[in-house]
Amino acid sequence: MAITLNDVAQRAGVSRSAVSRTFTDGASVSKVMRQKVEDAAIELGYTPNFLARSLTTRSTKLIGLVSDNFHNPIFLEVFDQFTRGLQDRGLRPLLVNLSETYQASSSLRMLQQYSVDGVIVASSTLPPEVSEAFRSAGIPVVNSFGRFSLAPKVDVVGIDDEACGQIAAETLLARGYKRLAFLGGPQAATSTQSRLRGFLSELQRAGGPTPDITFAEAYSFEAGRAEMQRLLRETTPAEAYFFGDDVLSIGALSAIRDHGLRVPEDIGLIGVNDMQMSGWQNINLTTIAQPFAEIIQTSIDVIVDMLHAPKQPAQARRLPCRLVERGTLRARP
Amino acid sequence: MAITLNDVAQRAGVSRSAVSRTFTDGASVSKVMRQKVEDAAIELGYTPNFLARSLTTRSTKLIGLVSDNFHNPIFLEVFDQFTRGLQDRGLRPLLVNLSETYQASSSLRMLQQYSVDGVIVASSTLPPEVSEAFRSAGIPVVNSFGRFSLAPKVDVVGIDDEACGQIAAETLLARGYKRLAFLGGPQAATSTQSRLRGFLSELQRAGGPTPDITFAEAYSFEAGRAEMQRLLRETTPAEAYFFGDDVLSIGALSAIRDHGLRVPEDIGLIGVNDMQMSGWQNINLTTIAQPFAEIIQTSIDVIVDMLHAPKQPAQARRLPCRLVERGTLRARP
DNA sequence: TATAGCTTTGCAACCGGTTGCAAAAAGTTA
DNA sequence: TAACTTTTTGCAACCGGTTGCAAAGCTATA
Repeated sequence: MAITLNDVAQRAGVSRSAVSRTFTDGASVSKVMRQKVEDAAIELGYTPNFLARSLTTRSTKLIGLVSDNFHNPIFLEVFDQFTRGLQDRGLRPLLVNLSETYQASSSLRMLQQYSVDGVIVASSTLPPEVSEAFRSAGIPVVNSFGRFSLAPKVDVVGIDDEACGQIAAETLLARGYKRLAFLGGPQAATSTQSRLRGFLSELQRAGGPTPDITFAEAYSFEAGRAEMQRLLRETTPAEAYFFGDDVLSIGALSAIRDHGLRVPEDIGLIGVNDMQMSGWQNINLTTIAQPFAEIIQTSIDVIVDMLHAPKQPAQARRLPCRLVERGTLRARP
Repeated sequence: MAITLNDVAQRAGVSRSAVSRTFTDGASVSKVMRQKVEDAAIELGYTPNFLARSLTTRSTKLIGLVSDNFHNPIFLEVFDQFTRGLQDRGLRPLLVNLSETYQASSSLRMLQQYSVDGVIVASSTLPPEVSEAFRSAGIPVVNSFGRFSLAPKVDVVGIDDEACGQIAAETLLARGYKRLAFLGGPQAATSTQSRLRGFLSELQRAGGPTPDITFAEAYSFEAGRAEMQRLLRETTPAEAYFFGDDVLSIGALSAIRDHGLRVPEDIGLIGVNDMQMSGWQNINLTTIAQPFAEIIQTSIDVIVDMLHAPKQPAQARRLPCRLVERGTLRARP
């Protein structure tokens, strides 16, 4: 039913190779030949079949985009930028949604069956083993938003989570806050752990206070809200909170306001991410921005490089975060 | 480098066909043969190449998931459910992000080159021509969240936008509101138009007031906020507003609060969608819920049916919306 | 034991492309 | 115009699978 190379060759009265060559960059075809073939192709509405082609070229231009984070609104922006970035380079994202019912191991087999050229694991919560499995299978892989490590087994592009924690500590200390607290994401999440570590070490270095530490059940509005409600009910709240993430902050913010307290007058908040919503005027969250665009762009660059020159030693890249000052911390004294 | 069927055949000392058959459902293989092949396959770590297979079976299990809506947070939930639903049925979503730089026509060519089995166009804003182009090209297509039409050229699964407008009108009238207004999404969006039409016709039918009508520049927080700010500045606000969508409502809500007015005491709001955020306790938006899960499930069912029995006449399915009562409208008198 | 009927297997062609190689064509140079 | 290069072209094999067909193997029946 679909038009094939054979049809075009016949119509143009030339060999199959000739047709193939006119659609292959850098192949040798004369002007007249090219013209004949292109005329026939247009006439018949031919476009080459990428999958058949991939059989011999061993390149599908398919990139597995693997994530388990379909609930944090920030990831819509992430998917937006990944898909555009890949499209711009002629690559196609094959989207994989990991969950309890769809495990990483099945996704590996599946992506092998589709001969993807590479895989991007975009998640700050998946363990490094997920990415490593792809590498072991010989598939170029980059772990976006992954945790930094000095001797990584796979390429990682992410932020310096510890530095985030440091920035938060510095910022809160500079604002003169005395009683501090950390409210993290799931305790098991490596991103939360590293941010906490940086936060603690900077507080210690600067001779600051020892903060209270609690964890929400998930990186979600509800979890942030629930945990803050519990804190307001059961404890004397701290003067200022550093959150593992913006959605947590926003959930906590709503709990604080419902409780009749004012931000930043009664409680100060600082998050991490700078998702779009954080800039909405009714939220106006002071936060530490992740350089999403750069992380994504770099991840794509890394994977593209691997397609051409595979098996460089793995490297972990840390991109700098920066403070975005809005309205949920009081001014410097 | 990768293990092929040939390798397995050789290792097991059988023909290539035998190997192929053990991995093809319903093919004729004896117990001993299957055992031999499976042993060899496991030993070598063989998994069949889907793309090579697709060449003869003419089925790639690839489904193009085309959207242009990577900014409305509701679509993260939509992508989540689509990807899971497709995965559950052994189908693979090839994600396409339409934008000014990546046009629908390129996506058609691209998806043809990848021999997708079908396409889901998930968007309430794309014109029907986008979906129709796929159908003309002979690719099974379903338009999710598309506009209802009595004689559709392609299958559509969506809500009854006019009924949404009616529900909004009924609800506002039942609450005793007198001065009403509609604040829609982009004027060109068909969803906005239909919702407005239903709103107006029900108001007229019930002898209600004639509402003010304005449009935001986009379905976004900022656009909703900006338009509401303009209204508050330049006009006497209505008693209650029906919005084209929840993000608009939330943007408007923040403008209203900033302006020192209370919701629902001074102004009532009702949206459409029931995105997760609408349920957040600091927003608590009364809205008309779209049955997302059903729309997505139905869309997948429709496309799967088309894979088996193509070219049924196109059909437009309208799934019912329902009112979700929260805190942005005053109680019934 | 011969025969019929069913199941299993391998051969070879095919899916829609690419590509190394050698022959043919075109272009250069003397 | 002949001899030599360089470019263009087609042939045929190949990528990794599937499948129609006929031969081979097996079981059941007479």
